[in-house]
Amino acid sequence: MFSIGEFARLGGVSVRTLRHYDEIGLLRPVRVDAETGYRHYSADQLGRLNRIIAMKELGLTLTQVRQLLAGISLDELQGMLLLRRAQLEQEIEANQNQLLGIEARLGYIERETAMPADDITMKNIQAMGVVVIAAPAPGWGPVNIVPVVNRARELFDELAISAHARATGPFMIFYEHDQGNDITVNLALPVAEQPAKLPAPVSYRVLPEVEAAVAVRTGPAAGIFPMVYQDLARWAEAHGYATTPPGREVWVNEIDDASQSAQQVFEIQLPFTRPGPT
Amino acid sequence: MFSIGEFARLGGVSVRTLRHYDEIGLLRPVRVDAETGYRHYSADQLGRLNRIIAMKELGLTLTQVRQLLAGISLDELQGMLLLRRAQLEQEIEANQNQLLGIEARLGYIERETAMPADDITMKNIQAMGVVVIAAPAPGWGPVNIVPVVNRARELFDELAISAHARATGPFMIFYEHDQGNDITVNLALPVAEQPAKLPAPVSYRVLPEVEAAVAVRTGPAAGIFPMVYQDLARWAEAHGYATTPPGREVWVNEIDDASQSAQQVFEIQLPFTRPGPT
DNA sequence: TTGCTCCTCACGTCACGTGAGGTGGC
DNA sequence: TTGCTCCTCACGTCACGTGAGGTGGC
Repeated sequence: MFSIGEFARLGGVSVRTLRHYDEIGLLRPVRVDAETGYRHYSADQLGRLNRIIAMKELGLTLTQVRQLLAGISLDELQGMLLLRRAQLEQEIEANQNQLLGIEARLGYIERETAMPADDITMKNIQAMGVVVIAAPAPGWGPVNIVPVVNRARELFDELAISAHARATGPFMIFYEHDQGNDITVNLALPVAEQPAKLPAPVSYRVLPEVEAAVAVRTGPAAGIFPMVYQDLARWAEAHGYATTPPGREVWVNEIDDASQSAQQVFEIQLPFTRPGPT
Repeated sequence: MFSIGEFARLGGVSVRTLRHYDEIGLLRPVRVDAETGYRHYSADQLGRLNRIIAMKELGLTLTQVRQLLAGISLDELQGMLLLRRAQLEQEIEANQNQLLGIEARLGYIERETAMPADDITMKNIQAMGVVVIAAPAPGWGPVNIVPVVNRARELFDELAISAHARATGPFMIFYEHDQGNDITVNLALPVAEQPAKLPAPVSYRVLPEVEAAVAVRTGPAAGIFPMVYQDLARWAEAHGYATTPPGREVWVNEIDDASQSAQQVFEIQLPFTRPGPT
């Protein structure tokens, strides 16, 4: 018979731990003095304590350990272990992803480079229906894109599209460029469902669900693009993802006129794919 | 200006999360209606929210994120990231160790083998001073060892060693075998400090700190040894450790006579070393 | 009498999830 | 009037660590 202190030393655990195991019924002392409440453990119980510790070292919860010690079938045990293995594999992967992010940032500091990645996030973007006005642009860069977008916005208002369909999110832009140098700028408004009829040249499309690297930047377009795409691409590269342009640009807020463009907030999304398990 | 629900959707977080960030002062709404308590967020704040999320994805705590956003020096930032990297590396290693344990046990189930490892634990055993009686044994196995140990126990009692030194733990045995077939059995009693004088053939020694695989088994010695050493060795092997015999055997409890040997509890310790980082 | 060990509450941990119970605008 | 969104408590999570405040045997 050992006192709780002796037994704790033998088992290499804290006294508090033994009290906890008593409390939850995982390891009850063989005897508790009715008068003083002192707990007494037998040498024999050290085996059970050791088993508890061994199972905890596998990362099982105390609830699982209790089930195990209660005498479980081999199938149930296997199921429990398989579950834990799956959890562990996920945790390891998540940790390694975090490590990649940390390493990338440490790298920027060592190279004394400005850190472009401090506001870049991974996001799942749900599939969504949008109403779209497409327009050709003469080239990349804000100089070429902004006027086209502005004209599309005016057209949207003139046609009173908002009356035809309930918007479920803010305006966004996405691009398409086929073979050749043609660039198509698409001004899109997410809607709950396909509108019954739409005036030309407005059309309805469904954008697929994507996983994307996301940054939120504030300011006039010329100060943001195309830098932000480089930042997003580098972030994805550091995490081992392959980007799949074109990106999407969401106007988070509506500003009244161009003079306030310094307050314009963009969310820029660059889709990527994860490397296959091959 | 967005309501909390809209802002949560934009940021891809829960409403509760935003309330939490408000509560801890990490992200305060730009405006709170004095009458209704409604929170209002600006588009501009989406940048800060994104930064918070990006830092959380690195596994930083909200306290660390707050410090970061409060504008920290580059050195402090680097320190924070280095700390987190060290943590992550440890976590990954711990998880991979757990995974090894899980895999080993799944292997036993698949091969339909009895599981020898369900009570084996890793332990750091502190260095300790012991008083020792050494005696030669004719060979391995309980048949050879037990009588030698019994005689040593009697000698201990006859010499009244316990009067010379305060014991700090139960009796234990450890072995030595030099070149040749000579086996030395050492019966040892841990003591707080080196006794002033000891009657021959008792000597004082200091056992080094070791890391060991540990099992607790109950029953007569013949039913436990040498099986337990095989189990311990297999456990160490599965975890990638190299064992460094000889082991130590601790008599956890004192039994009165041989007839109760079925209640004898042994803790068997097999030291090992971890593979170097080479 | 001073230490040492034991006891029972009970709060704190970390970042929210999840009701309970109630209010205000379409 | 019914939904929907918003609000404020406040408990629960997991396995203990850490006091606070008190008792009993050497």
